[in-house]
Amino acid sequence: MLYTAGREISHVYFPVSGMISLVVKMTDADDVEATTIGNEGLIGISVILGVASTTMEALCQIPGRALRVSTRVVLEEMQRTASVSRLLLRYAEAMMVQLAQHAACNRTHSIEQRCARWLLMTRDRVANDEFPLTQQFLAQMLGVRRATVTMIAGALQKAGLIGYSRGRIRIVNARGLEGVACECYDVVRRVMKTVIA
Amino acid sequence: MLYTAGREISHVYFPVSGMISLVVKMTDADDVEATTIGNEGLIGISVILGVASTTMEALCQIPGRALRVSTRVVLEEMQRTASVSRLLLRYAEAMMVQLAQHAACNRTHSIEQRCARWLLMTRDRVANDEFPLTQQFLAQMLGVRRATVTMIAGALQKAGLIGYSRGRIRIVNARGLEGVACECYDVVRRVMKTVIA
DNA sequence: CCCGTTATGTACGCTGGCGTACCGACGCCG
DNA sequence: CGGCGTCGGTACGCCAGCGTACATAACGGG
Repeated sequence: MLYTAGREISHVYFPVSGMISLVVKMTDADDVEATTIGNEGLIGISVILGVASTTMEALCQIPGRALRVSTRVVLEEMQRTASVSRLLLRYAEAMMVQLAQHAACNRTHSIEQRCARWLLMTRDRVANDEFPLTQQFLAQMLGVRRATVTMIAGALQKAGLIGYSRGRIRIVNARGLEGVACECYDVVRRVMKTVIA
Repeated sequence: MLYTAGREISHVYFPVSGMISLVVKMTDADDVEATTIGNEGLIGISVILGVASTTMEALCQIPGRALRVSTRVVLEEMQRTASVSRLLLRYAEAMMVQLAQHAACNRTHSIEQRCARWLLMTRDRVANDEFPLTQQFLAQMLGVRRATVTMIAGALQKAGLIGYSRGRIRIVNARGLEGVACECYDVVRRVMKTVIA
């Protein structure tokens, strides 16, 4: 766990590999993943926007490495270099679009679609077709029952799109998986590209 | 309609009264409301973050007045006055939290909870216990069937929490409604207060 | 005052996903 | 090699909310 909800942020993290989730804590329900971040982004966007604490939790989901920069240094660098500041703010914008899309996605798309999307995004984040992931875990990320994940994963495997066994998953046919996933995958990817290109 | 998805943003709007929705356009489903904005906020946050166009639609839902400032002037003012810049960026942070909470809310809370929340938020936005709103309309905002809204509204009315007739709704017992609403109402309100206070 | 229009109420069958529970299979470690 | 913990598969009953359709009620213009 990198950030606990409500705590001060002392460092900003720039993931190099692995994947981190931003999680919204709920008191009246299970926690929900708001978005995931990989080597394309950073953890601690609040700092960039001038707020020193976070309301969300940041959890490392797939182990990896990250650059860890102190809040003070980040802010100083933003002051000093306009292009840095500009880029970080544009990333904040991309993040907002991503969150909004996620909200819409949660409202309208089936679990199968969202599951496929999650797998594709994670693949991009870790830049690898194979990564450690149990169904139990994926269920938590999607906010659904493990049993539901089992059924969907079984279907995807039967269709030859993915393979998995005992906590390791492998994307076999990414193209096919895109067909199953909702449009949100594409939308978010495109925004990321255009906004922080 | 203030903004169309993908278009350039020429002006930023600061609502004084009324309410505006940010809407995510979906090609494979109905559009979904990502959040609402009233006199506490502004439309065109992308501009503040240095991106000239928007991916979302901004729709005026409850008529009202707003201050309309050209993009150029906003950017110049941010350059000139650090405190303005600081405030606007903090508002962007609040917005992000709100969007994330909305995503989580869509995933976990019942329609009745979200409906109550929406009514309370709208009441705050328009600063009035009564406002124009048909069930058809509310259904679209929540992304559900009108029939479902009818049932819920009927229950809330029977419980003496709201009153309505032919397109006008009135919040009778806000406290009681808070009891029905999910925690997201409080969470978002508190964040708004602390972040942009 | 009547009629069309808009807003609300109600019904019926359906299904995606839930909660729970139990079982088999694999793999690691003693 | 045997036992236990982790992981995945399957079943059953349940219900919130959906799609659709039709019925009533208020309002507003001619």
